[in-house]
Amino acid sequence: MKYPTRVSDAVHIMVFIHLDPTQDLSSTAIAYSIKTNPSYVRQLMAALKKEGLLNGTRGQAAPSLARVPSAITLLDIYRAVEGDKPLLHLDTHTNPECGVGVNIQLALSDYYAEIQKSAEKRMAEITLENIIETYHQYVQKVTATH
Amino acid sequence: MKYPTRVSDAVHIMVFIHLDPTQDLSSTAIAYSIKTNPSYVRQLMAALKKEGLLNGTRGQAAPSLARVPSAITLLDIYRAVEGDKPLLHLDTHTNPECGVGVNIQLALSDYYAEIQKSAEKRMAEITLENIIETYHQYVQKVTATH
DNA sequence: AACTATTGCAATTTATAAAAACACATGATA
DNA sequence: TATCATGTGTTTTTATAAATTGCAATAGTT
Repeated sequence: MKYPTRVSDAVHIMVFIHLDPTQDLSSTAIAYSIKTNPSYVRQLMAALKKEGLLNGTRGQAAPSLARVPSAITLLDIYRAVEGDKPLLHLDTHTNPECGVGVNIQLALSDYYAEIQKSAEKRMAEITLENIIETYHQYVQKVTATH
Repeated sequence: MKYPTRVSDAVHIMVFIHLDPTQDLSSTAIAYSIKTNPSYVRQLMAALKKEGLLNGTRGQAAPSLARVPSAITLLDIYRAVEGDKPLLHLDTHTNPECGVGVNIQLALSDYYAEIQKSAEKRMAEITLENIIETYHQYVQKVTATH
């Protein structure tokens, strides 16, 4: 399995759209920036639209954020593109004849849920605005050295 | 299933070894409980030994925890088998010609680091002892209904 | 010493989820 | 009408994890 980068790519899309609404915002143009294909971009955008994070209409390349960046968290985006897929995975294929194994995984699930909650709590505190701010800082750093 | 389950399986191994040191603790026996193969079990055990979490000698099937369960955290095990692999992955394949994309991922990395830290902090609070306790609770629940 | 069972590694193969690629009906715009 | 875009499937490719195989090295046993 490849490492999943949907959240990263979804953030990429959101920031890209917000940065300069005057430029070409077609899925093809966005795909060029991510270096992926337009279809994948549209799939992610569809997920973001479904969760009410993004606006867009068929036929015209003019997507826009459905809320201000300060009202969109990383958790919103995570949920939109990953659903309830967890960060850590239980081994659900242990030997059912071995009750020991089943109960170990059952016990583990309690703790994985806590870790997930901890990560999601932090995600909920990070907004698109924060990321855009940090983005601008990095851009400045680069231009400063030129 | 091809989601990574190394952490889950490593915990499984550690708990299994601790539960009953008198039983057969060969990699084959442990593999049977996880329903996997002995080689995979030995690979995980090698990682755990390398990090000083597990004892064992070549030739004899008698592994043992290197520390008491209360002194082994989920983070220790995560580090042993996953190294510094993060829970969330940046898209490192964005178009380098598009400075926008590079900087977005750079900005994101700061926040991913925070999320990782938050998750790891929680992992560091969970010990093998906790998991074993919870395991026993689940075992009791099952036997109570019989 | 010979035999058996096991670990420790390395190499290879297989399975599977993610991303890439493709196809096309539908809607917008000029 | 012609062109370009989206929305939404489906199919194909690719990357990683796990499974499998093989065997030298080590320990215990007879």
